[in-house]
Amino acid sequence: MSSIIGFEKHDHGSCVYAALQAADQVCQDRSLRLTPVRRRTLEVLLEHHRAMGAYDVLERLKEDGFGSKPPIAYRALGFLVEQGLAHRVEKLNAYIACTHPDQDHTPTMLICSECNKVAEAIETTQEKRLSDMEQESGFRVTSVAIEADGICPDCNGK
Amino acid sequence: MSSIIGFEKHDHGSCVYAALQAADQVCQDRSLRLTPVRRRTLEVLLEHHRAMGAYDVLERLKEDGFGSKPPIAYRALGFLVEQGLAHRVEKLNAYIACTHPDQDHTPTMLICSECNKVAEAIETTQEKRLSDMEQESGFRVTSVAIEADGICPDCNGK
DNA sequence: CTATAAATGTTATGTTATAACATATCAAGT
DNA sequence: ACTTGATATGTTATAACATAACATTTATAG
Repeated sequence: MSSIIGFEKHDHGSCVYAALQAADQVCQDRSLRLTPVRRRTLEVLLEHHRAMGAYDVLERLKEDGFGSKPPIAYRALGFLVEQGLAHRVEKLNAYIACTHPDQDHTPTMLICSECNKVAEAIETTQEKRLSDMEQESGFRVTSVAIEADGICPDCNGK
Repeated sequence: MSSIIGFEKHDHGSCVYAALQAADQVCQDRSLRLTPVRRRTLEVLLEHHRAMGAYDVLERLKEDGFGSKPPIAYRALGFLVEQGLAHRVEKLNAYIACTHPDQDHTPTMLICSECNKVAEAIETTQEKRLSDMEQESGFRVTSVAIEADGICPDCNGK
C-alpha cells in the first residue's frame, strides 16, 4: 500500500467527503469558522488532484456569487493553508487540497511536469526519502527543492 | 565543521572568488559562454547570502549599462540556474548564488523570515536531515516544503 | 569572410499577489 | 435585544514577478 495519494485510482467521492469532514472537525476543534467562501474554496480544490492558481479558484468563486476580486481567493486560500487543509505548491505558485489534513506533516509534493497532476506523499517514517517514494509510486523525479522557513541564528539571538 | 554556508562568518572574498572560478571552469568544461551579463549577474548574486528578485538584479545590470528590460535578467538568471551556478528560491520567487557549484546536489534552503538571509545546506550524506541541520546551524525551522518535479506514472507509461 | 547559431535587446502583455480601506457579520457581555 | 469589539467579506488600486514574440548584434565554424 502506497502512502502517496493522487496518482493511483481511488474513490474520489469519499476522498472529498473525508476531507470536508476533516475540515469541519479542524475548525470546530480550533474555534474557527469554515465560512461559505472557505468551504467552497476547499471544495473547488478538492475536485481534482491538481494544483490550482488563485485566479482560477477566484473564477469559480465568482461564478458562485462570491466576491470577484483577488483578495477573496487569496484570503480563503491563506486560511486553508494556515490550517493545514491545503498546501501551497511553491514551484507552481498554486494551491492544492491536503489529502490528510488530520496529521501534522511536512508536505512532499510530486509534481508532474507533463500533466500537471500533483500527488502528496506522506513521510510515514523519518527514514522514508524521495528515492524510495520514487520506487513506490513510479514517479520519476527530475528535480527537487527543499525549502525551510524559519529564524536564523542571528535573528534568534535577538 | 558545518556544511551550511551563509549564516556563520566566513571569508566572503574568497567565497566569491571561488564561485567565479568555479563558474569559469563549469562553462569551459561545457563549452558555454560566461558572457559579461551572465558573469555580472552572478557577481551581483554573490555579493550577499540573500536571495534577490529578478527585478533587483535587473536594476543592477541596468546601472552597469546592460539591457534594462526583464528578459535580460531572467535569461541570465535562467542560464545560471540551469548550470547549477545559482538556485531559484521558490518560496521567495527569488534567486541566489550557489555556494558549491561543483557538486551535483539537491539544494536545501534555509530562509530566515526575519532578515531574509538564505543559507544553503549541503546534504553531505543520505542520512542528514533537516532536524540535524537545525541542530547544527541554530536555524529554527517553522515550515518546510519539499517539492519534486518529474514525470508521473501515467505520463511515464506513454 | 561568410553563414549559422547564440546571445542580447526591445515592446508588449500576461500572471501572481498585496496594501489599504469600506462594509457586513458574528459572538460575548450587559 | 443592544452595544461593542473582533472577524470576515468586499472593493479599488497597484505592486511584483514573468514570458512571448520579434529585431539586432556578436561569436564561431566552415
